Amino acid sequence: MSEQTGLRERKKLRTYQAISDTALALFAEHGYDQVSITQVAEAAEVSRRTLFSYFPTKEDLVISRMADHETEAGRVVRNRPPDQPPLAALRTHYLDGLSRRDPITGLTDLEPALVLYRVILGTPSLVAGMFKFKVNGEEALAAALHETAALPTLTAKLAATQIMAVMWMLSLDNRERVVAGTCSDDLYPHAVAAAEQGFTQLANGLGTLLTATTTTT
Amino acid sequence: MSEQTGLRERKKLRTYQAISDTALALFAEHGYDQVSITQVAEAAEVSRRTLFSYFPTKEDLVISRMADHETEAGRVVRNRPPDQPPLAALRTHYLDGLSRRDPITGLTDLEPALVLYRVILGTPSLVAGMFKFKVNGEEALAAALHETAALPTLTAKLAATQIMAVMWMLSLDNRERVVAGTCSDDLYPHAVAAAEQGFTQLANGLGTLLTATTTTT
DNA sequence: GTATAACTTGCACTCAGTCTACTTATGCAC
DNA sequence: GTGCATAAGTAGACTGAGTGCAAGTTATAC
Repeated sequence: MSEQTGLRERKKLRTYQAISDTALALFAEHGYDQVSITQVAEAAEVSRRTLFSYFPTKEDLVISRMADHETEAGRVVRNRPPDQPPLAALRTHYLDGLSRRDPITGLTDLEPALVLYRVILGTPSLVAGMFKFKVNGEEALAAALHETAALPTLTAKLAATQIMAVMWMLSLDNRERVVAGTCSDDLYPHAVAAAEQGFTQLANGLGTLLTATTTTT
Repeated sequence: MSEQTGLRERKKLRTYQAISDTALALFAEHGYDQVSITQVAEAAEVSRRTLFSYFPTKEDLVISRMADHETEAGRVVRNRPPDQPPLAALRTHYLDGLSRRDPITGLTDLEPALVLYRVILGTPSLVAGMFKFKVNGEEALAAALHETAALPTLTAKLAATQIMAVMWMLSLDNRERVVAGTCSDDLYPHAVAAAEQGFTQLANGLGTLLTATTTTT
């Protein structure tokens, strides 16, 4: 895609990577709150000011790595085969992600991803910062549902927020278990079962689980 | 409860209120980001240092006002009549809140609440800060479901996150409409309909809405 | 009425993030 | 290759949030 890039572009990319990697390594070693921006800049051999031109905030040094996937759910719904309901597409995609050990599902053994999870989960402000992605994901999904499944705006928003809540919780649960030391193959069966349960709850509702009587009226 | 409080207690409470009110007034007038802690402290006639002993962060000057209700959903579930399913209790409680114009539902005409909503909704970082309450609410609800409805931990967490997501969205929607200028009586029918829909989706699932076939397999 | 504990204050400090003016490196035209 | 426009990087001062500390002040207990 971006193949005939000049020296300038390549250098920029390398600087970006160097800063990001240096920061993550320092945070992993000493803790996010114990490392200052100045220290990261020094270790990465750029000026403080340059660092800020690549990463607008300290938080971004870490969570920018997760930003790519924020609208994934929306894309999955938009690109689904015409005969497939949105929720089925999301379910299939998620289960597929688990079997591929896609880091976005939290189920992975890749060391860099684990380091990243450890840093984030060990730092409350970073966990909070991640919610921005959840919200963006909700909006993208709501728009996709609204436009491709002919749902009224409010219905789409309610559905999207429910779906994202479940997927988020599933991934968070995986991340926590993986960070706690379980290897992905051992966790896989549980992760699949949890995902099946989550999507079934989404499709069939909580009524049956919660001693139902559907609603009271 | 705290009736025979001494002069010291009363003074403290008054100082707390004075700071909080002053801050909100300034934020409402000039914008949250345009007002510094120092200005708030001066206007409230306390030292900067004292302000921080009442409110650990600038954010808390605003969102501490919403903190009371964060575990409300958990309490509702715990205190429900023994024959009532949790979701029905939450639904009833929420609809009741709407009819009482409880500010927590977003449906209110009380000027102080409207000012608060305006400041929060007009300041991205405060909106983000509110998510902490949502998360706390989820945890409290999950615990309540786990303990009083005999749900396994993961099931309870999944259910709780869905339920909170819907209630949060309903209240947010009300807040936005009310801030946009609709008076609560005009909005009430819509808010009730939206709530009914949300709780029905929770109880019966998204399957039917999303061109179902429940799940694939 | 004094001792004590709780509350308040001023000051100096660290760190995140921004602004301005300046230097250096790259891309490109010739 | 030379030169120039422009993008990237640097230095250093500045603001504002939040903290630590040592001293001052005030309610309360005795």
